[in-house]
Amino acid sequence: MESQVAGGPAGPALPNGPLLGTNGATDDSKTNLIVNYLPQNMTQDEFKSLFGSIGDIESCKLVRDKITGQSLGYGFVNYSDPNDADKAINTLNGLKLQTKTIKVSYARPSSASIRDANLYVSGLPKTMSQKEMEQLFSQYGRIITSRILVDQVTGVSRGVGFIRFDKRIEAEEAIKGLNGQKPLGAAEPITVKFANNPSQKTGQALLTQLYQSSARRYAGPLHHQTQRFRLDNLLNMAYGVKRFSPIAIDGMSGLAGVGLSGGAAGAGWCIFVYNLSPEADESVLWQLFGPFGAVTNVKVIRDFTTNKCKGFGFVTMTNYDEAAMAIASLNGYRLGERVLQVSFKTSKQHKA
DNA sequence: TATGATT
Repeated sequence: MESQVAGGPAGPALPNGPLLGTNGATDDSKTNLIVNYLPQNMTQDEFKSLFGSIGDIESCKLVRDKITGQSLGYGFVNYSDPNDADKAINTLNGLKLQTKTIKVSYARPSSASIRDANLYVSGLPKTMSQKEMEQLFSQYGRIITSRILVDQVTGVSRGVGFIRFDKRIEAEEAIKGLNGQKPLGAAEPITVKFANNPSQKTGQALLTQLYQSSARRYAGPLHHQTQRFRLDNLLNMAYGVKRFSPIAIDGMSGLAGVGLSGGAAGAGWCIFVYNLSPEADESVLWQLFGPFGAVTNVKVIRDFTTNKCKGFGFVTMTNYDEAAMAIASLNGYRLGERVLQVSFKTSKQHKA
């Protein structure tokens, strides 16, 4: 695992000058750090206290998936004092936390030109090292990070890697120049394309992630029946197994009038979602529930004056079994720092 | 902190 910014071994002149320390760099360039390879389970609080132990922090942010709230494994720290930023790099870069070795380096200024500059490379010769891969790509620009994935058991290269360039245009040039080309002495051509970015995850990928997080939450023995139910169904969904959920039989009889909303336009099963953040919006509900089946309506309930979410919302799903699956899967699901409570909406009306 | 409807 690399422990500093990979500049690439002495390559040709870079098309773009260094970003830091020149052309009127602001103070930010000396106080703002990016932290990579954080353990997946590290929280914002833990992140803050680790870097706060070095010195006063102006701001810090553990970056999380917008939809699931899962940590993306990196974050930013902005110190008040440039000396503390320097100290953080010297003392925390390379620190081993659980299975990860964290990387602490100065953050490049945020700009559109550095976005989407990460490449996915496959078909690499299994013998090619990270350094050799960097040599191959460095002719197209400044490499920020690189990685070759290895088999977890044998440690042998999987022939797949990632290259992040400083600039998107550099990445584009590398695709043009290297995609479909055979590296010197290689038998097969390599494939070079833009890496998927985590925000455009498919429903299947989201489900897999939900399953993984559920499995982690219930790492212990599964005594409780609802837990077993939840995991079984997530497994079934993840692998596309046809199932006939027991709760779809048991559940129906006990649910007279609950959740099923009337009216031709609004027909469907109404689900109550509690513990949304004040910033929650409709898109979060669409994206959380969409993977489970047909969603016809979502609504975040907001305070009329502040326009902030009041902590709950509603989702209408067409099919009972999909709604039950969504509830079983998402109830208790951690969205960011919050644990959602999800159930069929109960009706308060119809008392007389 | 807990079941809408400012369409």
